[in-house]
Amino acid sequence: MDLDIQLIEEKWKKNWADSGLYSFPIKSSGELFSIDGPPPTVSGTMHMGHAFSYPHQDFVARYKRMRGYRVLYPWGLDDNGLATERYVEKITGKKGSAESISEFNAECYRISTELEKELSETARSLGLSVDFERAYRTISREVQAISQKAFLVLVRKGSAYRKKAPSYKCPLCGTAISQSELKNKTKETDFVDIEFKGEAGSITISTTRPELLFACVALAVNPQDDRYSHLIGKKFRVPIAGYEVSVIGEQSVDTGKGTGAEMICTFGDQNDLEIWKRLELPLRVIVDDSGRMNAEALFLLGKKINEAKREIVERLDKEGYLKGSRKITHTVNAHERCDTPVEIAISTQWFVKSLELKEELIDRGREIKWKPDFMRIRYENWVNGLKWDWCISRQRFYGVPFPVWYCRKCGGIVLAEEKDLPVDPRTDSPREKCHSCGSEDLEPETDVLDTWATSSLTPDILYQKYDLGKTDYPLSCRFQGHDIISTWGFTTILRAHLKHSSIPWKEISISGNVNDPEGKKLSKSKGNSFSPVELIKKYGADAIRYWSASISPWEDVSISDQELVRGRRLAIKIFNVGKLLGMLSSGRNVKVSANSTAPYDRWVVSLLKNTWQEVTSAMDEFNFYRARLALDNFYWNSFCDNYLEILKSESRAGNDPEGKSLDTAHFVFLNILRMYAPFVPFITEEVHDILNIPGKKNSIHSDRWPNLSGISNDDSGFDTTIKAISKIRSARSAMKIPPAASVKKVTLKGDMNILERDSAILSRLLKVDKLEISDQKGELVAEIDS
RNA sequence: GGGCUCGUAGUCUAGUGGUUAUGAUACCGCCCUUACAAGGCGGUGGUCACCGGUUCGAAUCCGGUCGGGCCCA
Repeated sequence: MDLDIQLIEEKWKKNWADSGLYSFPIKSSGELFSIDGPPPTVSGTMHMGHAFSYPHQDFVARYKRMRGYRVLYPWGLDDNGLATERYVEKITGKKGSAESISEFNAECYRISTELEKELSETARSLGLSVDFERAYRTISREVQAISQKAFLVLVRKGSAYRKKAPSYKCPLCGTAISQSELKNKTKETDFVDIEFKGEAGSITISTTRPELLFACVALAVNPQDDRYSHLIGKKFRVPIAGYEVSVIGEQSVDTGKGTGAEMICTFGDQNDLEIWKRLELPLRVIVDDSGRMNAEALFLLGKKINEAKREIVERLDKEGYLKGSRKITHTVNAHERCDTPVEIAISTQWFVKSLELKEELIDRGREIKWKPDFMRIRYENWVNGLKWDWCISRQRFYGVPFPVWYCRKCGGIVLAEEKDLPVDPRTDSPREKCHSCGSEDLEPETDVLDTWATSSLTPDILYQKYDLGKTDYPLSCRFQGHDIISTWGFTTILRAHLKHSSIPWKEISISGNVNDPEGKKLSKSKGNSFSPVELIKKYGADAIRYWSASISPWEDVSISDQELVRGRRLAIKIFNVGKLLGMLSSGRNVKVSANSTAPYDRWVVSLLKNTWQEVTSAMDEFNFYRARLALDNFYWNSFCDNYLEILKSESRAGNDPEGKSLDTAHFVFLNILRMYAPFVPFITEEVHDILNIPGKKNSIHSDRWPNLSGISNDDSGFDTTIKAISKIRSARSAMKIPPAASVKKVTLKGDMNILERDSAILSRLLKVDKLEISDQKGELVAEIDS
């Protein structure tokens, strides 16, 4: 019979959906285990990162369910924010900034709804036991209300504030962004030397940002640098512009870079900003919000940054200020979503206080159990390295609006009322007048919230959606990748601290990245990306899941055929054992019982118990690979290759007249199926379904995890017999004797009591006409006379 | 430059002080044996990155070097 894995998986996928097998049992009793997993960002289809890490959560969900917990394993979709917007812009060719906001947002909603169907379908195909019935969308009115309410709480507490202050800007996306959305980018740039003249002669500085010349507010040298230290405090004229700036001494200036002198501009980079703040230098704004030069930039007016750079260098050269130029490669901060180098600029934005909370946030981090613990260090490094309060306003369109208006008369802030949430000030009128001056002339906030400002509330979303009680918070466990410790992990801890004075979850389990077979990061542009849907078709979802358990969960994994091949073979092997037991037991009444006293039965049952102990402890630690290894080892090597071979040979010889060994085989196999069920839910369900045993449940996934504490560890010394089997097989193979052929005589030297007892079993299994056994301590020896 | 992390057969991987270093995959030999050839049985293959130290004993602990990865400057 051919095994059509795809057909089997489709069947059970549909069956589970129809029966609502995994819907959260709201009303049932039992201890809650709640999972806060990542809603996929709606900006494409599922990628290998999902296919690797979602099964980890599912292993835990299924395991905990079998251990009797009420498992809250939600499904959500993160469909508001920049990622979705940019995806829509890309596929429609429309620009959010050029469209009417309501039409553009409607388009985003329509397209994300379509994408979500596919994402959820892939999740079902992967066999994720999430609760699809109560799936949440971060753009839904319900979640918007939660997000807006949480924002209002922050404002009332004074934890969120609106201020004209520097922030990072993405010139391409046209919006402010936060520190956590930056990534490094290596870039080749001209490193140019510009001469400044003044009272003390001249000084030549080096810069990668000549276009910011008219934003120069100081020159900086290292106070230890003998070439320049005497110039500290002296004034120099900015070329072309002519206004004067002073030289300051700064330890951070690298004497070996360029000429060893720098200019400080508002703002070239983070360092400029820090010096500007510390020394309270003047502010010179020359770039406007759209990334073009303003009138302060004189003849550069209206130019984009790159044009301005070219023109100013030409002009400096013409006028004799340019003293040198060379190409260098350096790192710049770029926007993670679009790879565009960011600018720092002053504008009015909403911020959430976090700098003053560093110590408290680190303490909160230490209240949470991290798996593995060293990931906590990354979190702490991030918190310690924070330089900015969290900027949460985005000058974009498709997101959760700020529930806020501003008074045109006095500048007062009018907050929406909680009962009206969600509101969209861009279309809804405020119910109230200005609290300070009573004016009705109110201006809506047109910005939307940073998408992390909503996704950092997933514990609150779940709390409300599932109507949880006081004791259910903090949640049990967060699952996420290490790449978003500084975004999702950090912001969720921050929000829980501010809103609940608590940690959001008791544990956090961190998963690794998926790399290509060469260990390189997967990316579509490199052409090394794999599609989970394609792999599911080729190998089956069980095989994908099995692959995701082929490594410690927090390690990065390389995608390779090897483990997928193995997973597929496991599914086939499980199916075939089901088939074999069906054949052996046809016409008999099977009991699931371990009462047989035959030595090989005692042996297999004792190994089952050892395996159960190992697998259970590994599952408790979320060490799926260790669990899988123990299961595979027992199932493949002991149960299939030895035990079942003996069972067949004894059973066909009529040595199991009451079927007690057959009962034992069913007992062991059923428990193996239960332990494999979290890993390979499809094939275990299929085999459980066709298994001919009394009193089974409708689904193996409704079964309880095995409890074998009452089983004896005594293996009846049969391990010695197993060694003898192995030795005789080796000897046969060395002499190239076909499996079907009998051998005349085998001499065994070893533990005589055991070997004599089991000699009939050995003879039958290995087709030995005459077995001669003698007693010998130490290593067992087998010799063949043919 | 700083932090974290990894380096084990061709490839992937287990192993945080104690026999001959785990398993998979690939490869080689034998076998279509009535569960499974998408299989079975047997086998080849590793100075555990390098150097030094601690120890009776190190893949494992410590220090350094080299090389990947991630995060942050």
